[in-house]
Amino acid sequence: RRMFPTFQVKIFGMDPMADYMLLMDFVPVDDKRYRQVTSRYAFHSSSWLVAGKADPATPGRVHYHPDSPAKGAQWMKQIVSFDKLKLTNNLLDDNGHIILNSMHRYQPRFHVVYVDPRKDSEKYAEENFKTFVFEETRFTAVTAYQNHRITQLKIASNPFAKGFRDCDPEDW
Amino acid sequence: RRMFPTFQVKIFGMDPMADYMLLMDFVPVDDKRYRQVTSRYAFHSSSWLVAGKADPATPGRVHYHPDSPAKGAQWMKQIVSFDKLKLTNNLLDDNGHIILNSMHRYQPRFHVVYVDPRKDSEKYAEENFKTFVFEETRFTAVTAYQNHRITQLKIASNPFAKGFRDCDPEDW
DNA sequence: CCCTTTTCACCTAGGTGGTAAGAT
DNA sequence: ATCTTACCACCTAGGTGAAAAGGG
Repeated sequence: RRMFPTFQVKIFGMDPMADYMLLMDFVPVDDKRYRQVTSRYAFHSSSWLVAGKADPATPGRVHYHPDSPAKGAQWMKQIVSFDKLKLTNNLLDDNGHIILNSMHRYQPRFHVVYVDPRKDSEKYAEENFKTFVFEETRFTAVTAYQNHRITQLKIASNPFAKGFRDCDPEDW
Repeated sequence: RRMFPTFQVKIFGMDPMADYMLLMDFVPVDDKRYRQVTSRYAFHSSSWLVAGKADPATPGRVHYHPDSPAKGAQWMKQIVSFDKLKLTNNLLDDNGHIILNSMHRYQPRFHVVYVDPRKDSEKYAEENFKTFVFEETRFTAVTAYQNHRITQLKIASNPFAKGFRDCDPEDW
């Protein structure tokens, strides 16, 4: 399914006339698997326990922003939203979705690749990309929401979940 | 609304590595306005009468195939379908749709533009495009279908009209 | 009378969390 | 007990012709 909340960036400092590819990938934060703390009274509490060593990682896939390649001017003119990016726990996925292990922690990474027009551009591959990491975007992958406030946030903010709203999101 | 049937082309002979823009426009076939022949018994017959001189033509708009620009290899690898192209009779349209006069005859035209990488490419504009006209694609623009067989063809072949089918299109 | 516009039920296509059943 | 899967009603978004209403 789509990642929620959506990863969005505002970009500055590109060459407006040059082509760039924008992409994301996900790297494990640690080598652990997590589980929920259970309380007799709360459906799901807000804390996580380490539940052992991480499952084997899959070869990391990459998600290209579907507008890639595009000119710097195009990328900078508005916020770039990775709302088409989809996550799955299916190791055999053949839709090109990002494969993650459920109950593991991940760090999203954002990469900008300059499309070098030179014939021998492969030689300059190392200097033609830049990676950005925002630690505040770390998350635990799950198959079902473990936190009612995330569920409510999504119901309030995602138009596809309107069916579950019980008040106007403006009042929320 | 979308043009039906959709204009589709199979392309050969491009430079696989070069960029091309693909586009369509529509030119009047003649300077006439048409009307339906009415019979007491047939809802709409299959012939047209000249009903006078054409209405003033609008400045002709152009529809770029939304995948433009793309490499020759991409365009040649499968049939190119202009299924997003929309027609309107609204002279004030601001959705960029193709504006046509209803009850007038049109000739669709297909244009291939080579994206010249040279700095002074404007100088070569005349030699960098080629126009293709298929006379069998001429049609009369209408606001409502005038021919039951066209209606039935569309109901049978367009998935959005499934609600009007009364038998399996395989049996048709 | 003939054509155009508006509205509508009915589709396609696909993104939601809930829920019940399944798995470990 | 905890997590996963499959299915579902309910949405968004938008493409159909039919039919009723409108216009000259």
